[in-house]
Amino acid sequence: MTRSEENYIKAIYHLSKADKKAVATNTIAEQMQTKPSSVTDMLKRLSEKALINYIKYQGATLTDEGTKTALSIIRKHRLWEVFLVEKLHFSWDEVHVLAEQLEHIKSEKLVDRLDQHLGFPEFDPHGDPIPSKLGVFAETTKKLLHELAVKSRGRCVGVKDSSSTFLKFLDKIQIALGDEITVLDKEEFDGSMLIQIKERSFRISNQITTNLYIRMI
Amino acid sequence: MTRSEENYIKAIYHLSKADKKAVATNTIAEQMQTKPSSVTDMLKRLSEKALINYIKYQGATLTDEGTKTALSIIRKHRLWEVFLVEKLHFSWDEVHVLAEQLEHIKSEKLVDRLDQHLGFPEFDPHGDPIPSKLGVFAETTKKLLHELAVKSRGRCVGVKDSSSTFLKFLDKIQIALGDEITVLDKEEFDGSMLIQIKERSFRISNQITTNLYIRMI
DNA sequence: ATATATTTTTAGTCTTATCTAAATATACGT
DNA sequence: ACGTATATTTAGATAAGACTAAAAATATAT
Repeated sequence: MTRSEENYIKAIYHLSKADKKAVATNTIAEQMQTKPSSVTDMLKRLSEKALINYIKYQGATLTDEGTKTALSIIRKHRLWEVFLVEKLHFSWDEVHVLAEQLEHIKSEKLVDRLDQHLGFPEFDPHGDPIPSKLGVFAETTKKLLHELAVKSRGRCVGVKDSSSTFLKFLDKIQIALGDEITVLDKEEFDGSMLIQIKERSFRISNQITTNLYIRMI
Repeated sequence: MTRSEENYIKAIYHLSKADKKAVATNTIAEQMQTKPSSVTDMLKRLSEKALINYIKYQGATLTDEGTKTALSIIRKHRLWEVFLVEKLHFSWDEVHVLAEQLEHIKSEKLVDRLDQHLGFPEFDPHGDPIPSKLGVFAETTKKLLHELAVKSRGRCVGVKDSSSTFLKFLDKIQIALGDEITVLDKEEFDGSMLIQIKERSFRISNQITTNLYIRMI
C-alpha cells in the first residue's frame, strides 16, 4: 500500500462513517484537497485492489478488507497521538499533523509495542476511540457539552472549533483537556451553562458549550 | 526534500565518511540497490538543489548544506533507534530497518522533544554517536575488540557481523549489548582474548574479537 | 419532458523516480 | 600509446499520482 492509497482509504472511511451511503467523488476530492479527476484515478486503483466497491458515477464504499485497512491506519494515528501528548508533552491541538505522518510507518510490531508502552489506551487525546489490533473499538460517547443534561458529568476531551483563538480562550478561563466537568444548570434563554470544574463553578456561554466535546464518565 | 533525495544524501554521507574523495556513481548505485543510470539522474537533481558538488564522470561530494541535511537525518535515525530500544524494548539488531522509516518524519520539534525525552543520548544502540541539533557529535571511539590493548576497558556497543547466528552465539556465551568488558590477556598465536565481564572471566576466539565493537570508557 | 446545471469520467500532460539499452568517457594492460 | 574493459551518461520507457480541459452521465428546474 502506498501512502496516497492509505490516505484515500482513510478519507473514505471518515466520510462514510456518518451515513452508510457510497461516498461521492467530489466529496473525497474536497476532503483530500485534490481534483475530482485524481480521485477517479485512485478509485479505480483501489477498486482493482479490492479495497473499495466502486461503481462509475455512483461513488465508493469500503470492502471488509478496506475497512480493516482504514481501522489499522486510524489505530496507528491515534496511538501516535497519545504518545505525542503523554510522552513528549505536545499539546493536543498540534499532534494531528504529526500523526498524519507517523500513521504511515509500516510495522505491526512497532504499533503493538507502542500500544503496550502507552498502557493500551482506549481513547486518543481528542476523545476518539482507538481500534484494537483486531479492529474493535468503543462506541464513541463523545458529545458536545450543550447536549448534556443538568447534573451529568463528563471529561473534556476535545474541541470542534480548533482555532487558536478558541483554544487560547479556553486556556484563559482555565478549561483544559482532561478536566472533569459537571453541569450544574442550563439556561434555555441564551444556551449558557453553569458548570463545575474541580472546586470552581462558573457560567460559560453557548459559544463554548457548542464547541467543547465531552466524554461521559 | 523527498524521501528518495534524503536517502541518497545519507548514502553519499556514509560513503564519503571513510575517505574524503568524491563518491562514484556505481558505488552509490550499489549502496542504494539501484542502477547507475538512476543515480546519475538523482545526482543532477541534488546538484541543482546545491546539496552536492557533482562533476560528470567524477562523482559527488556533499556541500555544507548537504552535510547539514545528512547529519539531520542521521540524528533522527539514531534518536529513533534509542527510543525503540530504550522505551519500546526492541533488540538492537531490529531497530535499524524501523529507523529507516522514522528518520523521514518531518518535524524539528518532534526530534527535539524525542531527544529530551531520551535524556539527550550521545550514542545510539550500536555505539554510533548522535549528532546534536547543531550537527556536532562525539568522535567515534568505537573499536573492534581485537584492537584493544591488555588491561583496557570498554563497553560492548555493537557487532560488525549482524547475522542472527552470531547474535545468538553472543547470547549463548552471555555477552550482551551494554556489557562492560576488560581485556585481561591477548594471545598472539590465535588472536584469542581473555576477557572479563562482570564477575566472569573467560577466553573468546578471534572470530568474536574481530566482530565485536567496543566503545572505550 | 426537455433544457440546463452539476457531477463524474476520459484523454492527454507533467513530475518523480525508476528501469533498459545504447552511446560515450575514463581507466587499464601490454 | 593504443585497444579493450569498465564506468558513466544519455535516450527513451514505465508507473504512480497529480493536473487541465473536454466529454459524458446524472440531477434539477421549469
